[in-house]
Amino acid sequence: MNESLTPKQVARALQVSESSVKRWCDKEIIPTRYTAGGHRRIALSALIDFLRSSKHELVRPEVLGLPATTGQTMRVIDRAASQFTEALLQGDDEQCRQIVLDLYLAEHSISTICDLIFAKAFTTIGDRWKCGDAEVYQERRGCELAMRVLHELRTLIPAPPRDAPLAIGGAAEGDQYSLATTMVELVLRDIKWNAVSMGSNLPFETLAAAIRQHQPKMFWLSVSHIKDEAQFIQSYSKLFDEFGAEVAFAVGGRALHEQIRQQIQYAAFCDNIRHLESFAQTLLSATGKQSLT
Amino acid sequence: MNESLTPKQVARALQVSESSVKRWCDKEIIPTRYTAGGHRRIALSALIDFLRSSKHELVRPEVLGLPATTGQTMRVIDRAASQFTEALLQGDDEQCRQIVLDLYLAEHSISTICDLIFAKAFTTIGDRWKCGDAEVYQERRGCELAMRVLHELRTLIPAPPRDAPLAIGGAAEGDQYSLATTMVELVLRDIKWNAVSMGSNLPFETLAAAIRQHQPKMFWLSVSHIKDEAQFIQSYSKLFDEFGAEVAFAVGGRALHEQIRQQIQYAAFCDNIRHLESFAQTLLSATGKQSLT
DNA sequence: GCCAAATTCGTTCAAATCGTTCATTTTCTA
DNA sequence: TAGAAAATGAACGATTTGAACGAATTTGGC
Repeated sequence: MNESLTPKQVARALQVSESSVKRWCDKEIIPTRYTAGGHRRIALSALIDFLRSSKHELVRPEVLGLPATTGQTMRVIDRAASQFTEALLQGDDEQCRQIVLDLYLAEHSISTICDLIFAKAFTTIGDRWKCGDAEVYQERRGCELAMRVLHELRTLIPAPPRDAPLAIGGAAEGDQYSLATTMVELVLRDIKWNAVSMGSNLPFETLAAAIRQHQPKMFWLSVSHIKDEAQFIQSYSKLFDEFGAEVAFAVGGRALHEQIRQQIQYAAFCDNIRHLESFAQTLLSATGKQSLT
Repeated sequence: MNESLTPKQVARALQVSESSVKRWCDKEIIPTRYTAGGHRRIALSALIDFLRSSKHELVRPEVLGLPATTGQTMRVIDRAASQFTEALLQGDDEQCRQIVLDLYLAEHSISTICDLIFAKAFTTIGDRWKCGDAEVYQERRGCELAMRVLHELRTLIPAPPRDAPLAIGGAAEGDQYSLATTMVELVLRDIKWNAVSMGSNLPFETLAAAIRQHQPKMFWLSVSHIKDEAQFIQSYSKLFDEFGAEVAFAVGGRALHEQIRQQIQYAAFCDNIRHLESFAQTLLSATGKQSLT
């Protein structure tokens, strides 16, 4: 429950003096709100932004309700990935939180974390399962855990601005894998889209209804599993025919292999989260320029 | 519809104390009108003006639509429930979050919130969908949203003590509904179990492996949907035969109708989260005493 | 219209924060 | 390395904040 922090709390968390925090606020290094009486209030997301762009470290994150760090910032992403995978397999949520937060504070982008930590971990776990080295419940429990960490990350990024363009999306009918679409939502919000994931197992008719009712600038579809390919192609094409002209369709997912891709249309196919981020960023710049004319 | 606001509502919207708001009204920083009895009423437009003139940002504008909820009456819960349902349908995550956190801070138990707010909301949404008054995407998006709020609640309760008894559980194969098992985990942790949900769609073989590897004191199974009843009964019975003697089996879910219940064994069947909480509490006391002997 | 419950009032008071100044430490530069 | 410049942390009285309390007012149900 730490939406806004006082300079004293921040000072304790960073182990610096209160005077310094106040000075940073006054220099506008840390975006600050004020009460009517003139007391400073610092949003947690603003503090995180500041930390990511300064040399200061969050020495005592527990003051802010954040996971305790090891102190050493995690900069080597490969080692982090394997540690994260192990933590996921063991169901060690503290460790998972810590690794991800450390990486985030070490200025790794969220999209990088999604691709090289989360996605990699689940690929590895899948491989282990094929070899009989991992149980199904470990993978499922890992999904739950990953979801929690993603949600926590979500609270650390600022809310989208009022005029942010809307993006909606999800995983289609028969696809129960909601991790991917949650990651997409997170990454898009990180680059100032007003992204809303509608979850998984979404029938195409309801996707159409959602697009019709909310008129987004962008629509994403995560496809991890397809039950009936012919059916999928037909339903998807119908959706694209109706909205593809006005809404930017971004699709991705391991089930969308080349054969299928050749039979459907889209504005962008994304192999990973970073690709999607690039596409969304481009779109953002384009519509931004457009709105200036 | 919200022409005039009470100081309490404004206080929560601005994340300051009620005292401060009252003081600002008295200092004429916020234009205020008074009822015949001398209670302050703040016009929404006056509040907006105040926010614009001062550097004070409206932290939680959505609160302005909320009823003041510090009481414990059923009335409050009912109103909160319907507001929560509406917010879920509209995908308004700030409002959902706020309603639940308010209730929690007003010392309503988490199990009550689960039953009377979350479960009720999804029942209502299901009914509306049957009448054609709600889209599937609204329900799915609501699930995502509810999950986020549950995860946030989870961060507010303390971590289980080192010596807390272990409970594991989840939703069985073919059951994709992970909200229920997440609620169970949350409530059990709230009463000091070391509860770990393994998510949904868990094959019985992997449930067996999980129990074997972790040796919990309790095991829960959430059953919202059964694909093949005969198959379910057989697999479940096998699981119970193997572990039922050492591990307390708690089962629940709308798919476990009476016919099925009569064909399976368990330590407890729970109609709702509060039942499960009672059962777990009883078990906790019993094992606590046992360990003293 | 009346009653009981819930909410708000007005007040007080301790704790926290403000802005400022100044000595000390760190960093930069010649 | 010496000295200037910048950043830090501690201290101060003045102001603001938040929590508490009994009393008064409002609210919702009958």
